Amino acid sequence: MKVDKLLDYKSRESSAMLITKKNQYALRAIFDLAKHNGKGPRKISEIARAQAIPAKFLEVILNQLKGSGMVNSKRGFYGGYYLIQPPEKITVGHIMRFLERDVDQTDCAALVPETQCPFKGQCTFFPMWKKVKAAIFNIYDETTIKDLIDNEKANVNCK
Amino acid sequence: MKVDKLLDYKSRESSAMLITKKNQYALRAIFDLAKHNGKGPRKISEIARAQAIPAKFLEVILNQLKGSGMVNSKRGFYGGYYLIQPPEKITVGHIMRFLERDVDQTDCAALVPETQCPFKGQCTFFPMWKKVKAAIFNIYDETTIKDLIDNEKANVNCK
DNA sequence: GCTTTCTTGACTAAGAAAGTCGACAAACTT
DNA sequence: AAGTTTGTCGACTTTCTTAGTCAAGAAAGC
Repeated sequence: MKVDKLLDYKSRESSAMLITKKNQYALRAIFDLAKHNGKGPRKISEIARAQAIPAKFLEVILNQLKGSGMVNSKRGFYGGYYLIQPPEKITVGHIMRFLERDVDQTDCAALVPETQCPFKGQCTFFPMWKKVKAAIFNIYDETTIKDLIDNEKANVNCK
Repeated sequence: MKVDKLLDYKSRESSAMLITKKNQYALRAIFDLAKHNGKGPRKISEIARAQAIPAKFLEVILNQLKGSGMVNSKRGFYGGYYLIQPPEKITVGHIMRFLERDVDQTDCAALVPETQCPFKGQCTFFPMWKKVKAAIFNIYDETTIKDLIDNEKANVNCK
């Protein structure tokens, strides 16, 4: 690693991201589909442009989202993606849970499986991590995609 | 990247860590110092053993924590680290804020500075990220190191 | 002066996240 | 039927962060 890279690292310091870019893209993609709900399939390229997502990366993400039962797709000229659930029935929690479905619920904050933790069953911090996770999903679960659209329309969306 | 590595990556899926290992180590280190508070300096090697932290990595972390005003150190035979604030005055929030001090408060969930966001000032999700962060720090701020020690003693610490 | 401990900066390694490529398959158009 | 447009899928590459290590040096105490 170069020296300037190191300095960069040091100046940033470690800090936990709430959500990965990939998951953010997934959220935005579904949000975008919801905004165009009922108008027929929406092309990957359109979503990519509207939501500032690299198109090829979005392909991967949308394809994966098909497994969630929230979206479907159609090929060909008038093809694209579309929602198969109403926006008021889809919560951020549904999406996040689907994207994190392989993470064991007993994993701690650092994603260490309980069985591999050096403090098996006696981790002092575990109860706090549990509370934090619950607080996060409390918000995710009460936020529907429709809410997000409504907020955007009301322009109360930032700050 | 090898194929089996890829499969491993795919099977995990992306999921946001609540906290990095480094920050967890920092938390554990201060927790450990608090448990031995008033008994003179505690050596890095002791903390490392007790808290299952790589000693050399812990050096880096503790050294950094000196900047927080919570700990101090002494060299030589009877040297080591010690708290300079009472455990009931130190909250998890203090520690986390110090460790993330360089992260701009206007950064969003993906740590994108607002000025670099493609949806400057109009990000639909920003209010939600703010709520989530607030919820997290609500818990961090109400948890003191003394609380954690008390919980451990009461053995109500896990599950 | 010798030992023990922290100090400091540089270095390396491993892994995950982000993004890309290219051949292919379905759907529609004409 | 031929050609175009779109999604499909697996493999690949790049970039970055996190995690961890090394070694020479400086204070403290014996």
